[in-house]
Amino acid sequence: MNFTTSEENYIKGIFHLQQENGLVNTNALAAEMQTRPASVTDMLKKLKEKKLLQYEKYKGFKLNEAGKKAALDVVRKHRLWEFFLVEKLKFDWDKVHPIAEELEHINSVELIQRLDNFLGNPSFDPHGDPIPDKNGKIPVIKQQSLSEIPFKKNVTVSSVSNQTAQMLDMLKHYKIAIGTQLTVLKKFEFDGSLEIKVSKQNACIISEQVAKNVFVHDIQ
Amino acid sequence: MNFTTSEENYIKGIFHLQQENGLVNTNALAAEMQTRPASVTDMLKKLKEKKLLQYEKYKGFKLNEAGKKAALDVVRKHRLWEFFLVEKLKFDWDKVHPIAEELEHINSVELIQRLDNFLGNPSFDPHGDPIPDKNGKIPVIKQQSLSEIPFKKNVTVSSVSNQTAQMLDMLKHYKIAIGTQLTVLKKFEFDGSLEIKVSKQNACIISEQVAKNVFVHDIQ
DNA sequence: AATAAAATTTAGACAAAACTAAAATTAAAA
DNA sequence: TTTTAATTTTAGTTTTGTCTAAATTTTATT
Repeated sequence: MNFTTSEENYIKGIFHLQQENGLVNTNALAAEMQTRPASVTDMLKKLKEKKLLQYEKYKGFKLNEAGKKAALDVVRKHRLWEFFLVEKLKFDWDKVHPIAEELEHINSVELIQRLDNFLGNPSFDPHGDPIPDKNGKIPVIKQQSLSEIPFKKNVTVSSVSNQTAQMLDMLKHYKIAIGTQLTVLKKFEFDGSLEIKVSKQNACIISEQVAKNVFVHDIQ
Repeated sequence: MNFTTSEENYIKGIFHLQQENGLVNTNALAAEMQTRPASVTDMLKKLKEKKLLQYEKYKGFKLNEAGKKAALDVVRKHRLWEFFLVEKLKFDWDKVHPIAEELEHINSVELIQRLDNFLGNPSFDPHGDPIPDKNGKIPVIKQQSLSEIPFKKNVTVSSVSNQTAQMLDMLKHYKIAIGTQLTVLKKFEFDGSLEIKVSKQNACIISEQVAKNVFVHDIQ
């Protein structure tokens, strides 16, 4: 199955949001895509038509298996190109996103297979994100609870073991999500709470109980 | 100035035709672009609007200086990507055109500059066609048909004027490609066929018709 | 020179992907 | 439980690039 550039971008956007929240809603996707809710609704109809989406009017939506595979294909292309731009063309890693955003829409299975081999079949892109293989399998990484991380080490949030609404609400308040970069600054021995820096910006204090449920991996 | 994919394709099409005939006409461009004359007229208006074209209704048209520069930019991107696909990703040289056709529309000056450096600033693509530099300057090279080369002189294949599948199949069989080194050993007066040495290895005999279509230059 | 043929352009329509404004539905507050 | 607010969808429009069919202009032929 082949998709238009716009379809691929929406698929990627939905995939991104549903990884954090499960069900996705129209306004959130409109914000993610920097477009209007009405445009999102238009595209949702097309994606449902192509059987990539679980979607009922007014109810929220998410990608089905075919949709997820399509998303992983785009993610794979994006991350391989980012790797190429940084490792081969010597771009700074924070400059490559917009160019990879264009390259990812070139559809040639052979091109991507050969690029993958040329790059040495990398497992992670320059941002530390895993590169799915051609079957959509994502390499697993060594992850540790935030409560076990040494001070000053930069890590990335990879998952949250307690996904209750209460926990997600709390993390939302701290502006912590999958992919957020954290650094542990200090541990308060009184109650085991941690002072952490979020996204290289604001520092805050989280309880030991929260820290135990947040899993992170090396930033590489 | 930035152009849409469709505009770039038309610019390239006009450039190609005007190199052979000077003035271009609507039907010829429609055939070149595999589209309808009415669509060509629509695009001509846009390109004239953008001041890339000398065009008067019913009179024929051609690119002005700005248009030629735009065309050379696209040609440069196309040929650099073809070089990349063959030299780095090890594609067969007769398979890369459709992929380069997509890559050429990614517009990032820095990307192309870095790609050029990464590839070692090549002057000719894998088909032997010259790669314009970033100012649109095309490297010139004295080339002669293989049928005019004196005996025992070492030469390098620089281009093939007949690029049909049949010709490429034949050259593949003889192991002749762009960059291959050849020496003419003997001419058979009976039918004009030539005995040549390929890559300082095997000798073989090619017909006069093949020899006339293979262009070579001095071995630098 | 008049007419037929070919080439070219215009007029109007369509599909994709976006938008605005208004209507419909769901969720929250009084 | 109404009423209000927020969210989502529909209806209708716009832009880009394409198309068909008809009209116009140029070229070729009697």
